[in-house]
Amino acid sequence: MELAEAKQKFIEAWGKLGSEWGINRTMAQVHALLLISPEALTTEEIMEALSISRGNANMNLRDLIGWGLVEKQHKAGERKEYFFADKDTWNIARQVAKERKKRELDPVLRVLDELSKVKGDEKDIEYKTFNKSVTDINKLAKNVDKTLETMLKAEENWFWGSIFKIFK
Amino acid sequence: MELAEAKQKFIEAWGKLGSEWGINRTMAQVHALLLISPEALTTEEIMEALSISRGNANMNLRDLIGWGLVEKQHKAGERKEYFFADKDTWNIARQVAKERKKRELDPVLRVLDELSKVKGDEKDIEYKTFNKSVTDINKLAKNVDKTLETMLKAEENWFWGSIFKIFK
DNA sequence: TTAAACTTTCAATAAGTTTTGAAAGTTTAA
DNA sequence: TTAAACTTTCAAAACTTATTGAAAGTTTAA
Repeated sequence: MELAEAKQKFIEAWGKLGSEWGINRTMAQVHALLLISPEALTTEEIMEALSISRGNANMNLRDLIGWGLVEKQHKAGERKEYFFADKDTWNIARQVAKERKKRELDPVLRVLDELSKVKGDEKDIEYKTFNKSVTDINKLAKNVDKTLETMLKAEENWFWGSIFKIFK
Repeated sequence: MELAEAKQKFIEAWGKLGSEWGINRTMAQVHALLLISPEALTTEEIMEALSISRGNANMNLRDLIGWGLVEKQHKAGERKEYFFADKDTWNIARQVAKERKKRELDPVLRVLDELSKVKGDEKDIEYKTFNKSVTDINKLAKNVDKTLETMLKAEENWFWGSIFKIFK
């Protein structure tokens, strides 16, 4: 396979995976493009490479910066802004985990805690079923939360090393 | 808070979380409704509880069965079909992990394996950057894959027990 | 200042996804 | 058989999300 074709496939695969996980396809594609690009790119170059409009490119770059996955760079003597992606896979994974935890898991944990506290008649099967499901899910969500917390603090080697020690 | 209100909140929160993670909001809501329902429900009752059409209810129930999260039940002497959700949180988590692995991770792993094999000039910085990003991501994805495999086989207590032994 | 170079915004539009509901299909019991 | 009870399908409509591109905003250098 040609390098050019391979790059295209990578960008497509990353975009598809993103959209399956609730991340804007174009944002994932811009990220993919920057991941395989040795140099920082301009908005112009990104528009060209992905055939997208200026507004779209700008908005998704902003979002990627918001996710902590991409940084602006300035080159001496140049007006243009350049964009560069952190290429460290472990940093990327942690950054994504951190943002999604903050945006999605934390709010849901707050609701589950609140719902766990709802009191009712222990004889009422409707109440009992509700309460059991909610508290069970709350426990699982808290476990996930703790694991993510640990992951956010961890060094890559330590983290996977520990996981694999368990898993033989 | 009233039980009725709490149920409503749970259904909404579950639906919102689902849609943020690329799962049809209504499907997640139907699942939530069944999770807190002590008895199996008919299509009719689900339509009523969530104010959705017959077609929509039917389609999402089909999908939930496809995800292995819901089962059809037949009651003696009744024509109607009843639907019932597995309430075991660990089973739910494993089932979702299993399906998403199959539908999303496995295909992406195949692409990454293929792209990892692309040969090129080691002096070409374009090639080197592409290759490093792809092989790094491939390694991470394989770690995730192995961890999921283990999780799919594991007993709940064993799994979380082991995880927390590490994470103190 | 000014104006060129560049970035951001946002209303309009396009694209994608979900939902509806009526028609077609299936099953059951008499 | 038949017809009532129920389930499934699917084209059209509604809704949601993403994209465009031109106008407005900002920065820089002369």
